[in-house]
Amino acid sequence: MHRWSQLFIPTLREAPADAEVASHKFLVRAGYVRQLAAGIYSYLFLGQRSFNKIIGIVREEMDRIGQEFYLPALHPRELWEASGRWSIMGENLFRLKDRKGAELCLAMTHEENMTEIARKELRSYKQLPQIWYQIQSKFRDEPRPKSGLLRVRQFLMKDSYSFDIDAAGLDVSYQKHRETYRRIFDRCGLKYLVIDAHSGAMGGSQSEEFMVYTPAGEDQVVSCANCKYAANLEKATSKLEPVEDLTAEGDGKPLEVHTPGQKTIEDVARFLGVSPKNKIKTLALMIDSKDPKSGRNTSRAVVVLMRGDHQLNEAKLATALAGKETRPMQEEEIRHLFGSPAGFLGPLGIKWAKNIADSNGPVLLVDKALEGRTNLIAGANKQDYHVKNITPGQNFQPTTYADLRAVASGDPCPNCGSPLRMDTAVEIGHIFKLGYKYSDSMGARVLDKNGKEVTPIMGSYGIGIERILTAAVEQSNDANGFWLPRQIAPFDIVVTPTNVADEKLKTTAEGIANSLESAGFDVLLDDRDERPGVKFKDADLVGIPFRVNVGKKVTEDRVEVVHRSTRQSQDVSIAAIVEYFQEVLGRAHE
RNA sequence: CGGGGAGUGGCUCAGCCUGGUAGAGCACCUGGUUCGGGACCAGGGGGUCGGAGGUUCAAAUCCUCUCUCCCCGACCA
Repeated sequence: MHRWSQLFIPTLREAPADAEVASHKFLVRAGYVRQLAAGIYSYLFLGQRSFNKIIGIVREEMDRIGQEFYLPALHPRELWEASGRWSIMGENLFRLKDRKGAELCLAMTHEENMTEIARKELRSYKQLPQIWYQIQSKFRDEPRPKSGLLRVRQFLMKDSYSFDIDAAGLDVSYQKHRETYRRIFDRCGLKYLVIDAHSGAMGGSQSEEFMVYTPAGEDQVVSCANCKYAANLEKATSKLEPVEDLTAEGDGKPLEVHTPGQKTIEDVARFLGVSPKNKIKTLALMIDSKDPKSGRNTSRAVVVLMRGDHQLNEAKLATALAGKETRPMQEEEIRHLFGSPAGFLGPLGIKWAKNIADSNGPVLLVDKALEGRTNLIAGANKQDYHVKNITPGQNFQPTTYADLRAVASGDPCPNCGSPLRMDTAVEIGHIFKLGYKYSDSMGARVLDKNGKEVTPIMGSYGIGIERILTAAVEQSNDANGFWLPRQIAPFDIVVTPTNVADEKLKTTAEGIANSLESAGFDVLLDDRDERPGVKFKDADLVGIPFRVNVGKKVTEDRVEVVHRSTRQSQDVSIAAIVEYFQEVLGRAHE
């Protein structure tokens, strides 16, 4: 039996000064974790016990669809060169050298490692499909670790990888994961939602994230209360209300108008008596890159056109630019390209690249909301002048149209038109169809039925173990501490004799703890020689869902059961205590 | 990396402006009284004031450099 007096559960009366979010404060105060350095944490007894329960659930569910591996965290450079990620990952990848000077890295995910195994070992379609998973530490040199365990540099991830002969097979593997993830998060007692996501730096097509609403989160989730639509802001769209175009003025050709000192969209719209919806917003950006051969830095201009009242979403922009990062143009660069100061920029008179791959000329990305619009107003590339009668595709040729617009809260849902809402959330899992990115670049091939060599198609799926605990704490806490769902709590029940100096209370509490334990519950006996107030406060703090107070009422053969989540208590006869918990814990999660 | 803040016993913080004995509460140890919501009394232990250099008779305090941590922005489980 676990006796509190013998355990190391260093609870703190006050939260560390540098803890900001609830889960961070409470996990430290409750003695679950201690910080070692920025984004690096030690897990103590209670924390590890909770993680073990979470891992147990993950493993049990994953074993139903896949096979558990355990791969190294230390990888040779060559492995990452093979996929091209040695250079792509930049500073996020921890790198080191061994005694011989050979370069290594600490793995941030295991696509390369898994694909390497597949490449060497898989020969035939008969061996497919395969789903391989592991639960293991990942290392990422985050530019900014934060929020306790929410964003760290070393963390546990359940990562799995599927190999299929074709896209239909990948669909099956993907759906299996989707269902497994639902079971895992359900069993962990989390309230979560599944949303359409942006694939990020991993590449690939379809992708969904499992999110838990919390103000501590870092993601913006757009959702519709009416229908089931939910998406990451980076991916979300909304229905566009029809906009009335202006009628052509004069002969219908581009017409310069004098707009002295009118620089912002609002100023110009007001000055000309039109809506910002009829204006083109011109954003001037640059992509900086290093030429791998010469080592020289080169820059390429990217100009983005948005409807005047719309905002650019940078993740969508990055997708349109195949992941390349942009920065705002500097004053001289703007003058160089447009021949005009900022405030009067527009698309006319510049020879734009014909397509993204075309390196002749700057790129002109035009948001889809401008496609098909007519007689818009843009800057004239001339101080104090704007131009009317501009129609995209007619007066200028975009390099390409793309969805670049950020959805705003209140925009109409793309499915049903109801107002969309936006919430912050934390990502606890992510599943995506990788496609051929790794299998192709690393040369994994199998023979199909016809004896023809084909490239297996992959999927990749992750769960952040720590984030399950963190999300649970964020979801369920009050001024005194937090409570976990029984399935992931370090203990099911804490038995608290109010005074261990009283023999009767002490032995009764031990008896109760013993019988609960024999009945299969995970029990912690608070046998410390502390005043009741101290024990109650600690019990409320550490996340255990139920408490049995063994106090004065033992003379009436009764004890008090306290439900941490509701703070409600009720008297239960000592003889019936096991039955009571069998009944309560047999039901749904508390 | 840009911007903001903070480093003083285990924890939370005061002291710094205006240099001169390192302090409080909590925690810890001993003894006693107490015992249903973080008790009380008495005694006690514990600090290179993040580090280095400088100014000064004298530096936690002033100056320079540096390290670390937290928060706000671009990435992700």
